[in-house]
Amino acid sequence: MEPKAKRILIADDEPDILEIVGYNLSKEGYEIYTAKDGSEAVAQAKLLKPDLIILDVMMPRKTGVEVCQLLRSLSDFQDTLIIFLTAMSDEASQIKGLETGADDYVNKPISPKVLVSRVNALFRRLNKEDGKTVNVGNIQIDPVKFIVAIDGSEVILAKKEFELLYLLASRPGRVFLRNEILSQVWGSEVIVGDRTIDVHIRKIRQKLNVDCITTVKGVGYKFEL
Amino acid sequence: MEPKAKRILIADDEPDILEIVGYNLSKEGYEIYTAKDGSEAVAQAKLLKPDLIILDVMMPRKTGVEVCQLLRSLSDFQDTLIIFLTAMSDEASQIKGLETGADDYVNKPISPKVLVSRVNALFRRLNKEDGKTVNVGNIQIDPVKFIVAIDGSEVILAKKEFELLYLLASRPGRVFLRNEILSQVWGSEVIVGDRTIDVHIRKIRQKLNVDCITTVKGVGYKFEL
DNA sequence: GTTCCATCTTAACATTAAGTTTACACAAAA
DNA sequence: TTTTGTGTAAACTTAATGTTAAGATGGAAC
Repeated sequence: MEPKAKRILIADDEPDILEIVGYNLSKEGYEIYTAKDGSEAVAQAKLLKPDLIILDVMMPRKTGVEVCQLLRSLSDFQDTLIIFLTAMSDEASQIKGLETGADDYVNKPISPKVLVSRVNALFRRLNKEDGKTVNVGNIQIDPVKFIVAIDGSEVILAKKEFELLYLLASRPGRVFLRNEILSQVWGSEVIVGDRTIDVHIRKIRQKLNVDCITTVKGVGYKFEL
Repeated sequence: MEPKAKRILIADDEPDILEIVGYNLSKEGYEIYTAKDGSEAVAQAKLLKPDLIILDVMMPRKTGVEVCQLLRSLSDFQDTLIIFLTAMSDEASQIKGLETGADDYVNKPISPKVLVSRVNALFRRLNKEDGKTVNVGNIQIDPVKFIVAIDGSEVILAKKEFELLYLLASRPGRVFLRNEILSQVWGSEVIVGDRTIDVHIRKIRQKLNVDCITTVKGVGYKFEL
């Protein structure tokens, strides 16, 4: 029934926190690993490939944010869940955390109950195969928040534009035929004219203002930085 | 993996039903207990304090309705979830069931899939009520006191308005699809018209008088300052 | 029971944004 | 040069949401 115990890596410089959080999560059946600073967290993460990483924002030798950015730039950690522990309860830092590619954040002081339920919720969401955030270079595409961010600054795309970009960006470098795009984004029954795709591509290019969609004449389009 | 396995008591006089329902729910990670008539159900309930009780309406030695009424009169069972299984699909009996204090009902013949999803939905709804105050920017939402405050000054919202706002604000930035909103706020069984959500959104915007709910056309709404 | 009141829902219509098509420009290949 | 495929702006169409007001419902006060 239990697929296999999920691995959780917890990084915090306060031993008390490691212990209490670790205890509560292992009680839930998770496999717990710990790290006491940012560098150790990165090393452990690479070694263990955990399913979820809980990062304190304020840590010696790399902050949680730095760890997160570093890991997210590696292909192995695109899908790894990341939760920030933060003492800063103000919105600015919360948003910054999530923009960095975290999946959730929990404010200190920590209630073990809250943290556990957030962790469970994240795994539940994952199982539902919710759309995953796509991270390519300095572009981040978050289907949960319906946001595209370039270097942290948001760009607002309409639904079709977003879906189209998400499709292309989900497999960078791969060329998508016009047919494929149509059936994926518009649905196989819908019939639209030839220029419709072009127009949407143009709008994305315009809004992103970054040269990331390449035309492959006679074939289709691909996402590429 | 779940906080702790939820206990479910199933009461039905048909062994087949007990078995198939029990099997499907235990597969979901619930702890299953069974009773084969009304009196046994009451006894088991008092003993086990289950989180959810599934009651067949037609049972020997106390009908499901009687069991429900009896338990609801005890302080220990105010918060226990109760689902009726009923062969009577007519509206009258359904309404009567809910008035008695049941949280949901499922018509026979039972589709295990439907039942499981109803059960999950109920627990989800319950978890939502683990009521933690949401604090975003200058807005404070307290689900226990049922109060919304902006910069300390209270705003009075009606129930649905409150639940809707609470849902959105509990995950700032995340887009909630209309479907999600419906099933979380209205419940998965209820069917309401298309404009209902909009109207409630409008009222919230009006009352809060703060631009914090963003429309994502074709997708849903999100809370954002 | 009747009245009153707030909430919730619906219906009808207005408004806006999104999506599509048109028409033509342009560029590269044949 | 002609052909083919794509880029682009603007006009147009459609779909989604906003808005208002009018029932429906149910509980509380009288």
